[in-house]
Amino acid sequence: MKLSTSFPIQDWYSKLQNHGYRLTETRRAVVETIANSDRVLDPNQIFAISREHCASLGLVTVYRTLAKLEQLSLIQRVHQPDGCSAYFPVVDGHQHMVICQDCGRVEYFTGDTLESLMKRVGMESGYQIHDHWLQLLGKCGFCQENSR
Amino acid sequence: MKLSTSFPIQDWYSKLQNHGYRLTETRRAVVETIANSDRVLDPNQIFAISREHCASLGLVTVYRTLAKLEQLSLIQRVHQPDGCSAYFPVVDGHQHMVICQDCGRVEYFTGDTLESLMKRVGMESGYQIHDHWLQLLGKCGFCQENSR
DNA sequence: GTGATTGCAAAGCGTTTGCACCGTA
DNA sequence: TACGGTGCAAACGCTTTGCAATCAC
Repeated sequence: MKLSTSFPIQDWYSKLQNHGYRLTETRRAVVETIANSDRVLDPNQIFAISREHCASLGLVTVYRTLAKLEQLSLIQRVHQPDGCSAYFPVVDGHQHMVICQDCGRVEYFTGDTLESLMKRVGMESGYQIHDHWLQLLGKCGFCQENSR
Repeated sequence: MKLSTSFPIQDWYSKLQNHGYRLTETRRAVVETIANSDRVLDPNQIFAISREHCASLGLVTVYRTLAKLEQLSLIQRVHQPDGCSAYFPVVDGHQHMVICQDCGRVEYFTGDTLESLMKRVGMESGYQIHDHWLQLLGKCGFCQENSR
């Protein structure tokens, strides 16, 4: 399984510019923080990390940048038992996630078997299925090691 | 597929009493509202509906009752794209949900194929999988009909 | 230069807490 | 009677908005 590491930041910048958004120092700091993270981050964490590279950054800018990135489908909100304000980059092909509940690390996996299941449920329930979420919660290898 | 309708309220009352909680008029109103609903409801909706049967009810009591019911695993928080503050009764056997994004109606289905998938992902990623969420989002038969 | 972007302060919103009174068991 | 439950008002934390100054293009 491929480790989720960094995403091509240049693509993020291009997409932002193609939509009329400007590349400022503060925005770069926020984008880099998220794109380079291998774990889910909430606004405050993003703020704290980004601020190390751009001292003048305000929390408000983090929120505004998150809104733009989400709108461009570069990031997605991640739902967890203790809240749903964390974010993580979107990968192509709409794969599914395993999230470490200790450190927030994320891995992706494919769920080929889901297609038939969704079709079956749609038939039996009479619902038109628009979207689906499959998410596994657990403890990653590093955190298993650390808690010994 | 079985339509999710009402849940045996007496069981809810028993469980509350067995845990040292008292049955007041306000609490009954809140419990009945949730147990009799076939769709997800947020605190304000629960408040509005329950208040019809108990005019003195305050929103604070709704929150406090929700906390107790969730702690007793009688209800669960439901996560949706536009927020995660809605609740729905828990059914035995940890089945999965299809939620109508128009009206909030819920149907349950079983996901037998998931066991092997989770085992596979656990092996390949090195994660200890503790929990999983599978949730389908769509439009129920009633809402399809109404939007014609 | 134009218009997007910024930080600050303030407003907004959903949720929780402190408290004195009330009601169940 | 004892103690859990209640509503109200206030506090709280997270998120959004108004505004004048700033900066990318």
